[in-house]
Amino acid sequence: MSPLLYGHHTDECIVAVHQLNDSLVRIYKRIEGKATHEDVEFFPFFFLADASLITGFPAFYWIKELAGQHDYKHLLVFKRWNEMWEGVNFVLNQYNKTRRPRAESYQDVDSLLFRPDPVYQYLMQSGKTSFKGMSFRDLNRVQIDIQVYSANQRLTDALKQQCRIVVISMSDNLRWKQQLDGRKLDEKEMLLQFIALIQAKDPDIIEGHEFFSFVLPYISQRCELLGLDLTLGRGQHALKTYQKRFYSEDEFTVYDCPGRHLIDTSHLVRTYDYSKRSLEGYDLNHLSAHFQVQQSVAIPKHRVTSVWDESPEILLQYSLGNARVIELVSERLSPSNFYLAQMCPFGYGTLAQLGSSARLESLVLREYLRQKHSIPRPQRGSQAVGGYTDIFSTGVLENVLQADGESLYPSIMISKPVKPRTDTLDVFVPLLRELTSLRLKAKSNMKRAKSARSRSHFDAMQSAFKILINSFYGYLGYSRGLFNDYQQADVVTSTGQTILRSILKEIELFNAFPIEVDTDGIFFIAPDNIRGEKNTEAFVERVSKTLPAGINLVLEGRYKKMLSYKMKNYALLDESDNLIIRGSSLISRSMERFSRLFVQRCIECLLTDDIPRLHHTYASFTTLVRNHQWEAADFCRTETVREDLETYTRLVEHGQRNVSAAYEAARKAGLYFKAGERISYYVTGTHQEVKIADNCRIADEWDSNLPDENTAYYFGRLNESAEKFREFFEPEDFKIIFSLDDLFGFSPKGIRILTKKVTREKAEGAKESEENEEFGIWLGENE
DNA sequence: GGACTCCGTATACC
DNA sequence: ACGGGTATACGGAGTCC
Repeated sequence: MSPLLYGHHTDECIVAVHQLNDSLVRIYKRIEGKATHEDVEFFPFFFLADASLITGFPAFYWIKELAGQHDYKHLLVFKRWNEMWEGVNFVLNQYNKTRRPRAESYQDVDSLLFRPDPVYQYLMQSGKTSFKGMSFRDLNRVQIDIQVYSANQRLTDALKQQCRIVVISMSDNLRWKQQLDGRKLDEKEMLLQFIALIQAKDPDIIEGHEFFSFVLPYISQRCELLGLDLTLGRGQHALKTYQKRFYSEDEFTVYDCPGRHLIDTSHLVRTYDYSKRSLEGYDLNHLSAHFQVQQSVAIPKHRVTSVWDESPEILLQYSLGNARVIELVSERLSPSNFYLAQMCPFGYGTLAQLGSSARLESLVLREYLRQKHSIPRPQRGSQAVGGYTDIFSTGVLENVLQADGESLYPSIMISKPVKPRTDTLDVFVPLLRELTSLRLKAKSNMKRAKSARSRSHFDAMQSAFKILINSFYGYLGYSRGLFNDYQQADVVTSTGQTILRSILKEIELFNAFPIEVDTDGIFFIAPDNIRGEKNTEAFVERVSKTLPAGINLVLEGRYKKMLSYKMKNYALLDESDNLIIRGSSLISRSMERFSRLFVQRCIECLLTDDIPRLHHTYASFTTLVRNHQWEAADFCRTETVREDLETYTRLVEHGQRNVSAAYEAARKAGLYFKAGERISYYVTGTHQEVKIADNCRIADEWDSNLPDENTAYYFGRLNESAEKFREFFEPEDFKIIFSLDDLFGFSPKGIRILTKKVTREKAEGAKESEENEEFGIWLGENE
């Protein structure tokens, strides 16, 4: 097991670490199902750039001069956590004696490199990590769902007397379930039993949805109101909260459950959707649909109170169903974090909330600390080059192939190689090599696996490796990365561009026809004589052979039809007739649902060459709009608000912000909102050209008996969507298809879908030879 | 006052 | 607490004639 990747200590079965006092951490292990613990000494530390800032500090500390020439060249180690804080504050004061502007907190002291997380510090210095020798199923995970009685399900109601928790549902990963019923128990008794149940089950992990933003704050505020200690931690330790202020202004509450980990599935889902983009919403009702989890009913938030009044059994059932959804969502999304926790020196719950750069950096820092080497400071600047994107043809094309440079950026970093200039100990590239080879192994184990359980085990493992592998390039250009290096990031991207251009040239040489390229891959039509699975594979392989060592081109997809619209905007019809639509101008979530559906139908017609149906689609959508044959959900827009109501109103009054429709609609409806909430609104009025911020209402206010949406405006929106298809037809044909003038009946006769070559006025000729030269030099290096 | 450009924000691709 | 650059869409403000 690689110490670089997994830490230099081989201790197994650690399920949690927590700070017991100023000098001890308690380590919990779960061996053969039983939880045990031991207490060990740990030594708080931080890095310092300027040793004079600690001169004169009265308490005991060690100072170690680190090897190398990087900025953070002193390691300060303390015996006690409180003395470390005194050290930090001493440094802050010394700093403020001479530096301007004054540093408000340690975070502003650039001479200080410090992470005030005792678990992280202990794992860093010991080389231990969580979960070694365990599998995800060895953990005991409990899920919690609460339902609260209040007028509008707001967190701010948690302190009101007339509000209360009416249901607490719990489940675990071994199908245990338990429910506390607000009809039988008062709230205090419910909370006491809840705490007792957690202590009895003794889970390693507690999971919930909107856990940090709603469930835990609500529970802890009710406990405070009722005078209860919320002792959810191991060893009867209470749940701890503290306020964290980041570089931005807003504060938020961090929860720490001693000896356990807290997982918010809404965060898992957001991270998941960040790359998949397949979710319409993040609440549990959406999740049960998306992850195909059985859920008997779906109760919207604003209905909870009335459901409890009318039929409490239904709410009880719903809440238990929620706990089950949380369990299954976590089972799907958590395992990759589990395997990351075997590598990265963070508590599992902390890790789940971190970005990929912090994860990668923790591995590097652990090794620099182990070798007692100085640490560089982030470089200021920005990247100059990105990926190469281009489009060569628009229209509907047949027999399209997609070929990608396999893990292009990581492959470039390995084979060139590319590493931060500050990586004196040469950690990055070996780490990347190791991860790549382990990922290959995990993938081949996955293919050979006999059971579904074993397959998903290896799948989660390879995806943990993939997460780290894919963060190497982004890290180079990350402004806060200690080892960032913008020049090297540019080397990766410009090399990627060169490779992509060379792929383009090669396939053209073979008489293939390129459609579009983007960053690491290409859509193209194979030459006439290359048809069928075998031949196309061989063709891609032949092109791949022309690329530098370590760079592979692989066939990613084979499609019956492709609609090429604009760069990064296209649709594909695969061999099983699945339709895939990509690009913000074709499927954006900011489009109204009817526009999205209209565009989708039109694309279907275009890909199946069904012009009569295309015309019919336009006509029938026109009828829907004209006759109000729809629901608010079909034509409203949903936006995420960035500020709460007060902040918005203040900024607008001071002219620091423009008015915006979503805010105005909510304000007029008397609806309070917080930053980050999503608001759905629609456009009112009678003219197409209305100022939207003055003519909008909240979607919930729409009444099908008195429809007041702006028909002219929405008809205009339909026509705007139709405009996207103008370039696929001759002007007169477009006019016939997208109109209602059917006096003589609609006839598709003579109408043809146009395919156009995209012409650009770029003058690229001069650059070409230069790039080839660079390419040649690199080839030379590899031989 | 209408047509135009510019710019910030939102969303998406890789 | 936070990988990145490239691309399209859109509303609002400012600018020009």
